[in-house]
Amino acid sequence: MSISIKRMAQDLKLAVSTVSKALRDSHEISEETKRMVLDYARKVNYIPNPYAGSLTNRTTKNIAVVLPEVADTFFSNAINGIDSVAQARGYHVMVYLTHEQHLREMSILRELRSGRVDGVLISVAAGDGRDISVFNVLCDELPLIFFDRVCEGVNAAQVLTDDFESAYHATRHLLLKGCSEPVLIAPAGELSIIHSRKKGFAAALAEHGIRWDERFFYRCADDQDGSLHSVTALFERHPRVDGVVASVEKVAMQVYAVARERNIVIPRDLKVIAFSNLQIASLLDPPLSTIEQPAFEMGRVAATLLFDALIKKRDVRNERIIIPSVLRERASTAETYI
Amino acid sequence: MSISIKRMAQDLKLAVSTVSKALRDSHEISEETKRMVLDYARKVNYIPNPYAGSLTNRTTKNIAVVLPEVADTFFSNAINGIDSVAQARGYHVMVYLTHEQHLREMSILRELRSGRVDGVLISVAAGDGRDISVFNVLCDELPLIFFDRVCEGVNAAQVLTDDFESAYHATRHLLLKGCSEPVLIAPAGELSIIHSRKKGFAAALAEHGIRWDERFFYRCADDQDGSLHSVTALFERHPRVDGVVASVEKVAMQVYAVARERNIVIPRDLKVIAFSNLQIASLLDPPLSTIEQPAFEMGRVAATLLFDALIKKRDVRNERIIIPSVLRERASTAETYI
DNA sequence: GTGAAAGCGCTAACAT
DNA sequence: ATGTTAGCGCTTTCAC
Repeated sequence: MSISIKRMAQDLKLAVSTVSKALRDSHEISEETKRMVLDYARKVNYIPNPYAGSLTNRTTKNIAVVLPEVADTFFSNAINGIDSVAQARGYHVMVYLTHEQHLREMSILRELRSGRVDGVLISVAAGDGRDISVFNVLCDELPLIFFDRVCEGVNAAQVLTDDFESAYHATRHLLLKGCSEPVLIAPAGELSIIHSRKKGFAAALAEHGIRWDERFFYRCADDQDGSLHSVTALFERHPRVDGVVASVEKVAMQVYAVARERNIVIPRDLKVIAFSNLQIASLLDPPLSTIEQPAFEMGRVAATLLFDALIKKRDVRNERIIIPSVLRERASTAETYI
Repeated sequence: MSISIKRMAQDLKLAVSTVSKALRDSHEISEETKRMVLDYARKVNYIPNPYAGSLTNRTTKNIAVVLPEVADTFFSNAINGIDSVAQARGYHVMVYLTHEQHLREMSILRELRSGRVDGVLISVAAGDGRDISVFNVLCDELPLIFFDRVCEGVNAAQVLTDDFESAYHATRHLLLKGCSEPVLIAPAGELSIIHSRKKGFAAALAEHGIRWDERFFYRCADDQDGSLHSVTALFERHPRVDGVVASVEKVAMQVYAVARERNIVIPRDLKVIAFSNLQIASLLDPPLSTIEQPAFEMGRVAATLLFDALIKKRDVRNERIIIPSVLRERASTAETYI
C-alpha cells in the first residue's frame, strides 16, 4: 500500500486536514502549500485509499454489472460499452455472473446492498416465480438500471431493444421466404424479452392468417447438452417445421448442429434466423441470418444513464430507452425453389 | 444503506464491540447474547459495510482481473473459470479492459496499488517497449498472478498453456497435410505467447528441412479493419502461401473472409488452423481446425493460486503451471488430392 | 490560511 | 462475558 495522508502531513509538518484540502485543491489553501503538497505527493507516489473516503462520502466509484453469463457476444459487447464509459469517468466495474440462476442473482443483489458499489447495471436471469421485492429494495438504496432483460414492475430505468418489432420482422421474413411452419425457440424461464418476441412472432403469423398455437413456441433447456437434446426432440416431434427463429445465439448453433446431423439442409429444408451478435455469422455454413442487437450501444447508454444518476444526481428511474436491432439477411433464410 | 453496528448496539443496549464480536461468533460472547444479536441483525437486515473493516484488516475481498478484451472466447471463458472460484470463496471480481494498449494497462495497474483490491490476475496487453517496473512495484504490494500472456522477469506466478508445443504440433499438422509454404500470423506487439509459438512454428519447419525465414512470420494490425487489410496484403504479396497458423481467433476469421473474397478455397488452396476456443468452430464453412486452449481451467487455476496466496498466505510466486492445449483437427486442414 | 477534533463503520487491544 | 478506547485513512466542521 502506498503512503498515507497522515504520513505526508508529518513529513511536511502540516496538519492532516491541510494536506487533505491541498490535495483536493481547496480554495482555502495557499497556492504555495498546495504546490508543496502536490509535489511531495507525486514524489512519494501517493495514491489515496478509495475506501477510506468512501466511509464519509458513501461513494466507492465502483459499479456492479450483473449478467447471466459472459461467454455470449451480446453480453461481452455490452460489457465493452459499459467499460468504455466507466473508464472515462474513473469508475471501476465489478462483474457478477448469475449463470441464469435467479437464486444466485438474488443473493448477489442482496450482497450489493452492503455499500460495495454505488450503482448497478443488470440484465436479469431467466427464472420463474421470481421475487420482485429484491429489486425494489435494492433500487430504493442505489441507482439501478436494467438493460436488455428488464423486470417489469420495478421503478428503475430500462435500456432495451425493440424485441417485439425484431421478432415480428424476423418471422415475417421467414414467412415471405416460404416457410409455412415456423417455430420460435427460446430457453426456459420467464423473461421479458422472450415475452415480447413471442408477441412479435405471433403478430407476424396472424398477419399471414396463421392462428396462434402453443406448438409454435418451443422452449429448450438452458444448458449446452440440454438444449441440444431439446432441439433434437423438436425435430423428432415436429418434422414438418421449416423455419426457426432462435431467441439466443446458442440455440441457433444447436439447430445448425442438429440439422447437420440429421441431414436437414439449411435453407432448403429449414430456414434459420437468430437473435445474435456473432461477428462471424457470415462465415458459418450457411451464413446465418441474424437480428443483431446493439449490444455495445445498449451497454454504453445504460452506463451513461447510471452515471447521470450517480454524478449529476439526475432521477432517471422513469427513463425507458429503446435502441433498435438490425436484421441482417444471409443465406440461412434464402428462398429456395424446388 | 443498511443499518450500522453502532445503531444495533444502541437498540440492544450493548457495546459496539460486543455486537461486533457476537456477529463474528466470538467465543468470548455468551450464546444468549449471540443469538439475540444475530436475531436482531437478521430482523433489521443488517449487512456489514465491507470497506469499513477493510481499513483495519486491509482486505477488501475484491480482486482485479486485467484483460486485453472480453469479446474473445478465450477471455470470456477464463472469466468464467475465475468467477467460479471467486464466488465460492466470497470474493468479488473487478474487470479491467486494456484494449491491448499497454499505456492504459500501466495506468490501471498504478491505480490498483490504492488498496481497491486484494490481488490481481492479469493477462498482459501486447506492447513494445513495455516497462516491467510497474509489475514489479505492484507485485511487491499484493499477490499478482499472470495467466496466459505472462511477462517474464517479474517475480509472480504464471499459469500458461504449452504454446511452444501447440504451435509445433499445429505446424507439423499443416506440413503433414501437404503444406509447403505455411505462415504464422500474429497480431503486432511483443507478447510472451507469440514468442513461444514462433519458436514452436520454427521447430516444426526445421524438422521438415525448411530453414527459418522472417517471411514465414507475419504480423497483422490489431484492430478489426487493420487486420483485414493486413491479411489481404499478405495474400497479395505472397500468393504461394498455402497454410496459416492463426495466433488468435479473430485473425482466423479474417483469413476466412479474405479467402472467400478472393476465391481461395479452404482447405484445397489454403489450410488454416487457429488458436481458438470458438465453440462453433465446427459449424464454420469449412469447419475450422483449432488449438483449443483450456481457458476455463486456466482461469480457475490462476484464481485458485491467487486465493491460496490471499487466504492461506502461501507464497506462490515461483509457481509456473502449464496446462496443455488440445489440437482439434477439422476440415480446414484436410488433406486434398489434386 | 492552517490546524484540532470529530466521525464514517468497523475491529482489536485492553480493561473491567 | 461485556465495555472502553483507540485507530484504520480520509473528510469535514469549526476554531484559531
